[in-house]
Amino acid sequence: MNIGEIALRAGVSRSTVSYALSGKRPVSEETRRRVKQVVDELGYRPSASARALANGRTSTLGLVFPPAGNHYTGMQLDFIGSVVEAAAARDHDLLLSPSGVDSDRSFQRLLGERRVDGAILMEIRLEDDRVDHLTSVDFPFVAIGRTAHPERGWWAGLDHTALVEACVHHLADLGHRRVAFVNRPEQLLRTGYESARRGLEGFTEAAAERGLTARTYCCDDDAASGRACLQRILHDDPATTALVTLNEAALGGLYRGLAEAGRQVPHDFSVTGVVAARWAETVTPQLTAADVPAAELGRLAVDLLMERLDNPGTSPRNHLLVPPISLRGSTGPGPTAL
Amino acid sequence: MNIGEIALRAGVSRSTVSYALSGKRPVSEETRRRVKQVVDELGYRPSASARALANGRTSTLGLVFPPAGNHYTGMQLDFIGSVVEAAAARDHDLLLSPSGVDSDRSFQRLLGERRVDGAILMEIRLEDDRVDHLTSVDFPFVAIGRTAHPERGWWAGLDHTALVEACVHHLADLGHRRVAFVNRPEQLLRTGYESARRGLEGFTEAAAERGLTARTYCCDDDAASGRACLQRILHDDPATTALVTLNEAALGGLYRGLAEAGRQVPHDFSVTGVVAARWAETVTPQLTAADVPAAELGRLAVDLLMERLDNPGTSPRNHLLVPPISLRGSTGPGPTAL
DNA sequence: CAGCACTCTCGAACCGGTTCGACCTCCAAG
DNA sequence: CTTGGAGGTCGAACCGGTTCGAGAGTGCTG
Repeated sequence: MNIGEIALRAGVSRSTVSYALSGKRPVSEETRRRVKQVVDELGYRPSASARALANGRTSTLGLVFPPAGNHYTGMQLDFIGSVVEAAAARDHDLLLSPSGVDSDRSFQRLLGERRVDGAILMEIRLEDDRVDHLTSVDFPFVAIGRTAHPERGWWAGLDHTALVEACVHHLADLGHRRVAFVNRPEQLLRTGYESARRGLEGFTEAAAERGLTARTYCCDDDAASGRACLQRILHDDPATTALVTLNEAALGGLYRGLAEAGRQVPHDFSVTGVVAARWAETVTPQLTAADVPAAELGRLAVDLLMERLDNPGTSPRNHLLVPPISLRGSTGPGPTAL
Repeated sequence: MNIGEIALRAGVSRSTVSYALSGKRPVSEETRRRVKQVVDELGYRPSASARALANGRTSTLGLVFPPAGNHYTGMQLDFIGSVVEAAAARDHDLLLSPSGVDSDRSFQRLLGERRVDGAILMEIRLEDDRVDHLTSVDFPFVAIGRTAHPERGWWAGLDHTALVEACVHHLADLGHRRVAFVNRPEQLLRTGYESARRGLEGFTEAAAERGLTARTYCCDDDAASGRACLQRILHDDPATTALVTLNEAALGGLYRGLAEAGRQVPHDFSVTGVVAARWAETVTPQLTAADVPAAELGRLAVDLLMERLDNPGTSPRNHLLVPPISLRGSTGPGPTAL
C-alpha cells in the first residue's frame, strides 16, 4: 500500500495525495476529505525510507553509545531514557551506535550511510578524535561533556571540576584533613575521559587550597574494585577520614570496605561525591552528593541538537550544569571539627 | 557523491558499480579494481535510505523501550547494551522506540513507516496487546518474556516461576518458616506484567508446598519504597525472618529498612531474590540471588530475531533460561534450623 | 468581453540505490 | 565452421515518496 494505491482509490494523482497529507500546497476541502478517508481505511503510512530519500532527512538522531566492555553506570540509563523520550516528543527516532571496538565502522554507518540527521556523543574525552572529525566535516552533533576546547562546539555537560571542589570544601568545612579521591578506572583517566580528568583537577586544586592531605585513586566500575580500593586507601593512610567519588558503580563496594574495616559512616568516615540521586539513595546511610541530573542532560542535548538542525550555521550553544550538593546522611564532622 | 558519480569517474555504468560492490554478478578484475579505487579515494558509502527503499530492508532492528515513568532497572541497561552489540555484530542498527504514553504512535512509526525489519519487545505482559497485534499482522518480532500463550511465538525469557520457587526452597531448607515476597509495583502486577505475575505464582506455590507462612507485597521501584515496604512487612508480622524479591531498585531500601529495624543480615534476617549480579554485589552483605543474565538474554533475542528474519516462515523458537542461585552472603539459618 | 489572478490538480522529474533483461565478446565443444 | 554458454557490461525500470512547472477552471476587474 503505497501512495499510488491511495491516489488510485481516491481518484486523484499521487502528488495531490502528497499535498493533501503534507499541506504544503492548498487542496480543496472535498479532496482532502476523500484522501484522508482512504488513508484511514487502509491504515496507510508513508514509508520512512522513501521519504528520507526524497527529502534528505531521516528524522532520526544517533546516540553514540559507550561499549559494553566498560560497565554501564546507572546515570547512563536515565540519560538514554530521557533522550529517547525527548526525541520522540519531537517526532524523531533514536538510533543507537556502539562506539566500541570497531568504532570507525559504526561511525561510517551513521554518517557515511546517512542514517541519522545528527548525533549525540557520550563519553567525551578532553582530546577527542570523534569530536574533531565531526567538526571538520561539519556534521551536526552535540557532545555530552566538554573537550579541552569547549568554546567551539555544541555541548551539554556537568561542571565536574566545580562539583568535586564543592565536595572537598564540604568535607573541609566539616573538619576533615585527610581525604581520598576515588576516580573512574585508570584507563579512562589516562585516555583523557572528561569527567575523570576534570574531577581530579577539581579535587587536587580544592584540596591544595584548603591545605588538606589528599590521595587520589583509580577504581574499576564494580563493587569488588570499590572494596579493594577502600582497603588500599586505609592501608596507605589509616588516618584518612573522608573520600570523594565519581564512581557510581564502586559505591556499594566502598561502603562494604568501610563496614569491614569497622568504620562507621558518617560517624568516623565521611563519603561524598557526584552520583545520580537514584543511586545515592540505595546505600545506607544515603549518600550526600551532587546529584547528576541525567534526565535533564538528555533533554538539553536533544534540544540543542534539534536547534542546530533547524538553524544550520547558528553559532554554537551549550549548557554547563552545576547541580547543588544534596545533604543526605553520609558526611559528618571530621577530626578538627569544633 | 552518489553511485552515478562513482560510475562516471570509473568510466562504467551505475549498475556495474553496484555489482562491483555487491558481487551479485561477476565483474572483471580490472573493473572491480578501478571501481574500488575510486570508491576509496572519494570515501563513498551508499546511502542507507536509498538502499532500504530499493531492496525493502532497512538493516535496522527496533527495540521497544519501557517508558521513563517507570524507573529503569539496572538489568535493562545491560540488556540494551548487549542488544546493541549483538545487532552491530550482524551489521544491523538498533532503533529505540519508547513504548510510553503514546505507544500507538511510536508503533506506527516503527512498523507503519517501515523503519525497522523486526523488533524486540521488552516488558511483556501475560495478555499483551502489542504481541497480539504484531502476531496478527505477521510482523517479525521477539518478545523478552512469555505471554500466557508462549507456544505460539518467538521469545527469550527467564523462568521467573522456577527462580522464585528455588529461592523459597532455599529459604525453607535453611529453616525459615515465615517469609515475605517483595514484588514489582502494584500497577505492573495488576496489568499482568509477566515477571511480577509468574514470580508471585512461584512464590505462592512453593510457600504452600513447604507449608510456610507467606505474605506478598508490591513495592515501587525505588529505595524509599523498599524501606517503607520492609517496615510494612515487619509491622504485619514481626516474626518474619526472610524475604524474596524481584525488585532490584528497592533492594537498597530493603537493606536500609532492615538495618533500621535492628535486623542483621543474614544473622537474623535472610534476603534473596532474582537480581542482576552487578546489583546483587553492591549491597552488604552481597545478595544471594538468581542472577539475571541480562546480557545473554539480549544476545539470544537478537539471534532469534535474525534467524526469524533470515528464514521467514520457520516455526517459532524460544529460550527459557533458569540461571542457578549464586550463594553470596545474604541468607542464613532460620529459626527452625537444627 | 478580454485579461488576470487565484485555486486546485496533474504529470514528470528527481532522490540514490538495486535488479532484470538484453547484448556483445570470446572460447570450447560438436 | 557453426553453435552454445559463460563472462562482462549496459540501459531501463523500479522502490515510494516529494516537489516543480504548467495547465484547467473560476471569479473578478477594467
